[in-house]
Amino acid sequence: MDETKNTPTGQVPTLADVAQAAGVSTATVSRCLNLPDQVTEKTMRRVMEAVDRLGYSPNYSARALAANRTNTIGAIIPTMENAIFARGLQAFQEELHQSGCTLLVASSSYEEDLEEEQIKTLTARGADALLLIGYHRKPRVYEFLEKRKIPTLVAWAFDPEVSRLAVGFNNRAAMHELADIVMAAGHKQIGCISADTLSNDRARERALGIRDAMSAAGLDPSTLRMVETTYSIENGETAFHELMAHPEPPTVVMCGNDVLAVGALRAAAAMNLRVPEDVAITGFDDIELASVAPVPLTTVHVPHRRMGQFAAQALLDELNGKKPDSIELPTAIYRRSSF
Amino acid sequence: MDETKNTPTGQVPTLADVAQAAGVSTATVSRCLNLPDQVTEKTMRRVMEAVDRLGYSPNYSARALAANRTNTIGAIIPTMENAIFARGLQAFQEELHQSGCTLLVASSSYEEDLEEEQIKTLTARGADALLLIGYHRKPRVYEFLEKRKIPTLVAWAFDPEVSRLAVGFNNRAAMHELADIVMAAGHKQIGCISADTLSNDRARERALGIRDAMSAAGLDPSTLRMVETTYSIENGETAFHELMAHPEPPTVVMCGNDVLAVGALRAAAAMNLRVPEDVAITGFDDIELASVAPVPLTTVHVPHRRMGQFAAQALLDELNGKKPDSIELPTAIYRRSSF
DNA sequence: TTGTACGCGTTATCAG
DNA sequence: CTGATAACGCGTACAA
Repeated sequence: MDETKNTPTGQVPTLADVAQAAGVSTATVSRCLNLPDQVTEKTMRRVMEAVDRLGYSPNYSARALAANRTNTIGAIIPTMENAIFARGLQAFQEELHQSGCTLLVASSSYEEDLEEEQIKTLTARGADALLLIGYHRKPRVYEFLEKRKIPTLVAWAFDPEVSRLAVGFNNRAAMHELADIVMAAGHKQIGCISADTLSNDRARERALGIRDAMSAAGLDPSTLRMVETTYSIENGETAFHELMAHPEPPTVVMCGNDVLAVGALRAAAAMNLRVPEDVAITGFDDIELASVAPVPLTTVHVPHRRMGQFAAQALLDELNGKKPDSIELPTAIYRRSSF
Repeated sequence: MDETKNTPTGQVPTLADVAQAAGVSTATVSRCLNLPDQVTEKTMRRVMEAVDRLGYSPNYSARALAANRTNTIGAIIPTMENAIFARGLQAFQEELHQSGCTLLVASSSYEEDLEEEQIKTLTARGADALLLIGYHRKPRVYEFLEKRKIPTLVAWAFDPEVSRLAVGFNNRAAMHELADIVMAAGHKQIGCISADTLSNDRARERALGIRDAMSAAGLDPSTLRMVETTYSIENGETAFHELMAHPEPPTVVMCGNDVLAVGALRAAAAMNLRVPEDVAITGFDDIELASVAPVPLTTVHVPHRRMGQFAAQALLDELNGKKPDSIELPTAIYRRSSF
């Protein structure tokens, strides 16, 4: 007989086991764990001793059911394979962990319908709050979230016109700023390789930023030559070839993200084009790839980690009734060699 | 009065609400959702109609409590900022999603104690199974997992000597193979930049692989000059400088991963050393960085995505009582320019 | 095939 | 400060 453990079976100990072992009620044990200062120091000691001895740890499903709170926060991102999301999510998770919250992750693969499904799944799983990327989604999705009263935060984008809680940056303004510099250097034929602008509002805003700058500089924005493609180095290469096949090829190719830009870089090398002498190339995001690339990329630096941290804080505040404000994070142009 | 919805309040509808709306018992509704073929097609229709009408979705906490299964699988990785884990985890999540499982993510920051804490957290949260990276952890952790009967899988490593369920590759053998080729090219002074070998068994095995090869080639493994440092390009640079400061510097620097190797590459460039003429450099993992680097890296390719997929399958099988086998994935040497 | 009723492990209310 | 005890929403024997 093992006298050191009085859980009858080899089962996982429950609150009741601890209560019995400590000679108190389950209510008291629960209080020791959740409201430590409503309990005598003496009973606290007795209870904690029993907790340790039995190796008790609370069943979160039961707790969630009773308290109607899971201490779990969901994040739905396009894909973790994109370093910007991996990095931000890592910071997000670390921050949550400090507050005893756990992260539930789902990915949308940049597909609107899949995102909607994942939102339903994560809320059904009891996520107390949700981190979503960008603003773009069907109204019915927002309605669902509101009806369910799930605190939701939009990250990786910040639109001053929208009142929704967000922690991000102004994609349009950032790209506008970069385009200003590009045009100040005399470029007039501008090409753009972008992610899909239909369902990806960050991509859309970035492209608009270029057009804004063109207009401001007295150029016709409709002369912007755009190729849309999905996220990969190879697709960046293909798009670059397409752009340069034009009789009057662009003198600068502004890419919607660093990965596409690296593809462009590679294609340029294959075509024996010097960068930036023959054609300039710019990126966006400033992931590691940007600085390591054969021709270090001029790009827009985005503070992904801080974004993740702030997003976690905001959501946590919201859950504690603190009414957080949206946060616009600054971006910065990192001028390297590709332009 | 809203006749289309008979949930009394604006609350989230429950099984009971659906049952009432469909004029059946809660048991029947539950069956419709979980055991569809134990129910008449007619009642099924009635019930599903009510489900749709009320917008019902099950409360997973309650379900978990009652069924003692959460359909949630936990993964604890060092960090998502490391592309190898981000990629594998993405594939892992996609695979889980296909089977209706959700992913709970926690990170250990390469810290053994933090990993232990996260294991406790995720099991308390009711993870049905766990994905862990590498074999190295305290015996008490494995004991805990066994006592709790949590199916656990080790990934990113495969040791034929250990019977534990694993989906990974033989780090030691892979590095051995690369070292063989390096030495066949005549290198005798070998340097190594490695991650911490104390608590990181993948790093340890890779270093051992080099030593194995040295012994096999008649070289004294104790002449291997090792520098251990943590994961970052900057640390790779520092370590490279350290290695090359030696009076008889190595002619080849074998790095434990691509990120450190890129750091070495950068340091070499800063020292005006040509790669591979003056000093050869190798990596491990074959992340994007490896092929994009100024001097494309010779490295060991690892099928990270497939590893994630297979890991998910194995864990899912285990949960369904299918007794999966461990899987050793092949790696391949990708010979590029850095050696 | 369907319904009844109990139990899952906690939290929280209300007396004591 | 502490102890009963009723929810919480669902799964599942067992009975019909």
